[in-house]
Amino acid sequence: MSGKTIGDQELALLRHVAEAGPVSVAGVVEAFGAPRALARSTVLTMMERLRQKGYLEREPVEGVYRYTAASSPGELLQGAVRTFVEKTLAGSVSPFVSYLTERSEVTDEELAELEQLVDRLKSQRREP
Amino acid sequence: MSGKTIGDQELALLRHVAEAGPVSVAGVVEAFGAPRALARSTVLTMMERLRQKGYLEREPVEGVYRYTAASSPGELLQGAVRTFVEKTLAGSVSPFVSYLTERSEVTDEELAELEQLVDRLKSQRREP
DNA sequence: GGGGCTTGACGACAGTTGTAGTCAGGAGTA
DNA sequence: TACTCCTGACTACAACTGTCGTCAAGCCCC
Repeated sequence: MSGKTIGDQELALLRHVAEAGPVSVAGVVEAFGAPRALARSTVLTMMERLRQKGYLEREPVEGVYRYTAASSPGELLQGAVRTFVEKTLAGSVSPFVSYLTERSEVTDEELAELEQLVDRLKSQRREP
Repeated sequence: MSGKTIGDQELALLRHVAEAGPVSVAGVVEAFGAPRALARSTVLTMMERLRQKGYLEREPVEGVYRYTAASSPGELLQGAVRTFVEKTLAGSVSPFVSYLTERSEVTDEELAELEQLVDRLKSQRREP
């Protein structure tokens, strides 16, 4: 579904919409634009671009458009990670692991996830 | 040392130089540009931009410049990962873990690294 | 000495992103 | 009716990236 590239700010906005559910431009301006000191037109432009790229969908509700993300927040982030790993890290995950090793602050949840991940991978290894 | 942004292709080139050690432009054109069908001037421009951003250094050797990366390949990638995690993932590592979970192909080395990482984190937890 | 390469420096151009101003139309409201 | 406010479409512009073409200076070989 959408091979188009996406910028950082755009992704942030997209994520906001994905999490905030169906919203109007005014809502996004207030919740996303205002804290970042973005002009209304800036938000509007970004949303329009995201829509043209297929990441956002909209539907008129009582004269005003209501926007929704085409994919779920999880899919979005995972897509971003995939692109990053493939394009920037050339498919290798090691740099990421090194990063984690350096960065000593990992939340308990994250550690649990990691542990679970390792377990799963190890068992997959044994019984293919 | 260098807060300047860097593009994907630029990073790829930088990585090449970091790994290939001191090289001349001609060498980079041959080893990096040719496989990608990049014109000599393209490579030259990118290297010059990288140099201006402080990622590359050069030194004249017998009339021709010899380029070296300012940081090691490892540092480079780690920096890229850090930027990505902070800017795109807003500091959360979970999406990365989810990605790894989905992607079933992880090399033995990577799995070992991960396992080691988990062990280390867990022991850090116990004895702060 | 002239022709032919190599090397670096410049200038250029299109596409993407981030940011914003402005304008026209519809909905209210005084 | 005239004024005001909200909404959405357009246009604009500067940075940054990715790609090149071209030009001047040097070097080598015939």
